[in-house]
Amino acid sequence: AHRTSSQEEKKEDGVKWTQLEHRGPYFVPLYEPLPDDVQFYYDGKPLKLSLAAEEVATFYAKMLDHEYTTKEIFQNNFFNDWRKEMTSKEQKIITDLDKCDFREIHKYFVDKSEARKALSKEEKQKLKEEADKIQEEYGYCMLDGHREKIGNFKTEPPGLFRGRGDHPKMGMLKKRIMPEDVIINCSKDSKIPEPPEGHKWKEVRFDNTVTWLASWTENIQNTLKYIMLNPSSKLKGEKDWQKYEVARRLKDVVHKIRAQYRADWMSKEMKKRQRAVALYFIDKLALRAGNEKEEGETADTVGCCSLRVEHIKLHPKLDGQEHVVEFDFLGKDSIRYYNKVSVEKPVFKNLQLFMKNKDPADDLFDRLNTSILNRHLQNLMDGLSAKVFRTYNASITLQEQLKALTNSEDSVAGKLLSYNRANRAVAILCNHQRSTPKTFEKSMQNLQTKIDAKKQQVEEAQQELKKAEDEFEDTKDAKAEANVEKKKKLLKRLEEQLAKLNVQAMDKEENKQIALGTSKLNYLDPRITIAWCKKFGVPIEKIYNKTQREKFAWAIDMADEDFEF
DNA sequence: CAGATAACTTAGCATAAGGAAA
DNA sequence: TTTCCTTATGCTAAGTTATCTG
Repeated sequence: AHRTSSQEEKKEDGVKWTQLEHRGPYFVPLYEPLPDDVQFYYDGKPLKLSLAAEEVATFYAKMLDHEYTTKEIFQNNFFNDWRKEMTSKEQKIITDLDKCDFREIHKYFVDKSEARKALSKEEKQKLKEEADKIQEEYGYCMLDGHREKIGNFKTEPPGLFRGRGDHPKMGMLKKRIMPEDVIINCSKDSKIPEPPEGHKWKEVRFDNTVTWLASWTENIQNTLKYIMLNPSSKLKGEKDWQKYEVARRLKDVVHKIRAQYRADWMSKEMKKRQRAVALYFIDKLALRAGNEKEEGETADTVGCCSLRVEHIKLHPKLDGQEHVVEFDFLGKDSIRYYNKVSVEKPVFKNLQLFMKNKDPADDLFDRLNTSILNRHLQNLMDGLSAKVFRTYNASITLQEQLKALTNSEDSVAGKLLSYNRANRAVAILCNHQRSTPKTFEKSMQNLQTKIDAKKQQVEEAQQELKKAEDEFEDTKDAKAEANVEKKKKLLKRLEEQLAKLNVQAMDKEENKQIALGTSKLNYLDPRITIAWCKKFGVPIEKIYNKTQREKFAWAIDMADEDFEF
């Protein structure tokens, strides 16, 4: 039972808190100059750099063994920004990146990180305590009478920007955040955080209609960054709950909406047809909305509304299927979406129409954008937007798959495999991929070795059982009979262990390039999982680790085994 | 209504931590 | 105890959406 203090009674619309107190961001340590014996070389000769130029040089030096330092865009962006940090004398000398030798600096940092790993237990313990102290001091805030964990309480350190995929800004200098860049948000009557000695905040404001504690503008894309609460906080938890409640409301009207967009496929208005086909993709394939992006500012990625003609191919017939659309484009984080889908005939016909007389680089839905689409969705249901379809389809798929795959007779290990498979179906739907882990082959091999060894043991146990049975046949004495029972038990245990290992191997293989975490954390209503755990006697800890249990505390409190999404 | 912006969620990867094996 | 491997956590980029502005 929760006590409700006066501070957290229902707030006015848009008001997120009544009291907020915190220490402000923790600023990452200032740059420490290199020791004198670690040198930078230009054109083969040692060159002592100014402090600012040296700091930026170390950013590059640290990345030397990454592939992206070999890319021309990265090098050019870096060199441009680096030169801005140089003294005019340095600018005159250092004109060619190819003549720069950072290897000694690189080695210095490699050695340093080795040395850190090799620290004694006591020294590591001491470092841990220092980190814990910072966490304790800066990592929490008071919000409406509750002590809440902050998500990211440290400023981001300076360095070289690494975008994902083919990013035009890769290698640019990401500048150090100073207190003078930071806006503090807290309550008026709280203890206002002190800026570091000798510094001032950019601004202190008291805005209770937003949830962030501090913000600054980042210099690469000129966008805002925020310090916000951890997912375990009440504020975030309630928002998460709301999100799933909106998705559940979609469940009630989705049939109507589907009927509507099917009808709109035949509309006289091109705009409506495009909207209806896009919505079909969003619903059926769980595509993202797809905002327009400024060219040259980001990697070239698309979502549904921003698809271009070049991203799809139409096949009237393919592999025995009709009306096949072949999708091939880069989505969020430059993750490739590749899929061949048989679509309903009117969709196919419409796509042919949308593509007529267009160049490959033209927009497929030239009369549509996310704001038109979302305005339409908002009219269909309060709170509905494109992303709700992803949440809805992900959660409903989990529920259906769990129903279809779980066998109550199975062992816990078997049930977990079913759960992972249901989770995997969702991850595939949402196209949540990962690169094959570097250690994948090796760890698969290790597992195979274990399986082989277990098989051997099973065989031996079978032979021993046979022997024991033969002996009992001969002697018919009680001792021999007991021995048979013993061997049977042993064999059974070993067979179970073998089965478990096989299940593990299967799960691992199927999961090679699929990331389950994102859907688990962001798309699957946790109450579905909790209900399933309760129904089939699977401990919740087998599915959710500590952090996840904290994030989903609201659901663990709430859901019983009868919960239906 | 287009375009910009603020606020917030979602995303994969790198690294740290922790637990098992040697 | 040390080493090895897996899992958890931290990090911050990259999306979505509502709202504001002219």
